[in-house]
Amino acid sequence: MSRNPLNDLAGLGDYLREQRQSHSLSLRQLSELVGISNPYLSQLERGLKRPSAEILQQLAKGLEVSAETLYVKAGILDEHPVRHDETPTVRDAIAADPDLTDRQKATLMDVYESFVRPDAPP
Amino acid sequence: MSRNPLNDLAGLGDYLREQRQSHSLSLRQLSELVGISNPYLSQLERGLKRPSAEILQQLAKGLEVSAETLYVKAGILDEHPVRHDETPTVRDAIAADPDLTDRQKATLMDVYESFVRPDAPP
DNA sequence: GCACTTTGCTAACTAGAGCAAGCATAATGG
DNA sequence: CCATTATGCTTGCTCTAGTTAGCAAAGTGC
Repeated sequence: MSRNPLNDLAGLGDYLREQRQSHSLSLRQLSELVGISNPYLSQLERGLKRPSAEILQQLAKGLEVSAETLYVKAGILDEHPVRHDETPTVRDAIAADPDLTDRQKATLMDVYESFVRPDAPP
Repeated sequence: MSRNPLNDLAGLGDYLREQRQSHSLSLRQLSELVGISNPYLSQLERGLKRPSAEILQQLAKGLEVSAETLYVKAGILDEHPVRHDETPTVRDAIAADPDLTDRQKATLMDVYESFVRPDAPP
């Protein structure tokens, strides 16, 4: 499902090892700090395994780097540093609004859709 | 962190289904759009499975929401006060939407106001 | 020399993500 | 009527993320 798993994994692994060593931590120290097993961390650093989002999050904390950095290194997030140019969509705002019931959200969304996609069925 | 996976999963699932339906997509349509199987998407929406980072990323793209939103819903990322810049209010989002005419904006805003302030005069 | 620790790594296993195939229901239309 | 299609869901399966137990090599100190 991933485009180039090996490339991304190698890049992430190298970065992880680099960061760990520059913090003067052993595999076991970091693994315990992060809450994963040391063999698994070893495998991550050598690009043999693909960490989940949770693990990446923990690693980011342990290494004091931003989670986004690791996501990019892992090839999960694209390079876009800040992405909100994507459109601060009306859809998002409606969905996120705590003052609306689900039905109201759906209704409002329908109205919006009918405006944006005039070719849609009525 | 993920002490209560079921809660988080349920929240993510509800959000996913809500978003999919407000886009008028069937399970199969979205699953194909996103590149996953439809039974799996069904299971995600019912909170039975925990999607990987890659899948979350694909879902975010398909549903046109930010990946961060899904990470938060999945309980992977914390609310992230750091770059929480601004809460995209519905009013702001409507006003900023380039696909809406001024009349449409006004109409949509009226509907929204009527929902939020039900005591307001008609 | 020998015990002890610390290093990274391998091996074997378990749990669960994600899949293909197929099912039941409701809607459309011939 | 029945045939077809689209809907969401269930059933089994494969594969891999992540584990525990243990290994060999490279320090330390007695």
